[in-house]
Amino acid sequence: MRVSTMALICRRFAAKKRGTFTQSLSLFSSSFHDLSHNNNRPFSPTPRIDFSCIHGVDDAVFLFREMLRMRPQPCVVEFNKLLTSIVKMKKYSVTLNVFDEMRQSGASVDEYTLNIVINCYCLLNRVDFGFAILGSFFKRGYEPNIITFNTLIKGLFLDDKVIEAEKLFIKLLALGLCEPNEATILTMVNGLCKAGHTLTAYDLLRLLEKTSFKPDVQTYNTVINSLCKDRMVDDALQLLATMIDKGIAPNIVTYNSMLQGLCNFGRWKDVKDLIIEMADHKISLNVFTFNILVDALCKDGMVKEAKDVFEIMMQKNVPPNSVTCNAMIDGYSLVGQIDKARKLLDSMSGRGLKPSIINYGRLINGYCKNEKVDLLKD
DNA sequence: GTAGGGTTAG
Repeated sequence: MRVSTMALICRRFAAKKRGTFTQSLSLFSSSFHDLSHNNNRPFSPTPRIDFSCIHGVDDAVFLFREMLRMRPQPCVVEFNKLLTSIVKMKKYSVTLNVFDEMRQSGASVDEYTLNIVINCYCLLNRVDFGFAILGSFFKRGYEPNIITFNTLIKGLFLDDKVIEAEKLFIKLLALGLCEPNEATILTMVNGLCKAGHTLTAYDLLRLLEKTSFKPDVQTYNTVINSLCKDRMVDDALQLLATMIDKGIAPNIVTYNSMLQGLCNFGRWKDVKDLIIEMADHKISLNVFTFNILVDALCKDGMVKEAKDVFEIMMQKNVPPNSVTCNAMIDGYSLVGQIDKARKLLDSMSGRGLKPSIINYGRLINGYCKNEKVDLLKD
């Protein structure tokens, strides 16, 4: 029902898209005009800030206070860079505090700043405050852009407000507030998948394929992965064929998701075919691919075959990692070859791998399963 | 490089 609403609007919107594009071009040219105008202002140097000294959040806050004291004050771009550096450290509350201080001290704020702030609220699961900031866009005479809306859509999904996210997306399309881009589509599709609405995401993707919006490889990957996780492996295979048909090249992530799905159902013939297809597309297997194979073989009790894959990894110069070792340890334990599991764990240091608590845990688990707990005393 | 999107293995 919801998707059919989207269908209607997508078609209508796709038909109008050319006009919108021209409009946005004219918007661009006006901002170029503004830029050149700014360049003609009397020369007044604003300090350039060196952000390379920031190694932690305290450095960032210290630098911020310095920036507030500077005369003339650094321009808003520098403040935005500073805020971004705090966001990158995932210190969203600190970013908001700094923003608050900026406002109180009258430092200048622009659309970029407001988008950064909305993003922080969204990441703190306070999309409601994000919408409040949207209000201050208008108050300050700024226009929210597609980044603003993408951020808010993501925020709604993070806050489990799936219906609201869909409504906002539909509003974007219907009212032509902003032209959705690939990020919008991925945000929608990813949000729907994460919320457990894989089929809605799938329908939306198939719908967008028919319009002038072109979902990218990441969007296909998200849906293929989600279909596999939801046991709809054949639909995922079909979608893989579709994307190739549409000229979107699958990448290693696409194939790894697909292989995981097939392995979960022991579809070894399909696994083999897919690996051949990967070779045809000149996509080499990476450590994820091999780990999926090793793990699946071990879980199916085919430890000998798993060990063969383990050897192939070394030949192919894709060294096994800690995850590979865990899979093998579990595999050996499953078939009662706990000594081989122990030997593998002992060999890890020689392979440049530091056995972790997880590796030991797996081995201990193996000993328990094999009722050899007394051997742990060694 | 001033702001937004993602994915795969234990």
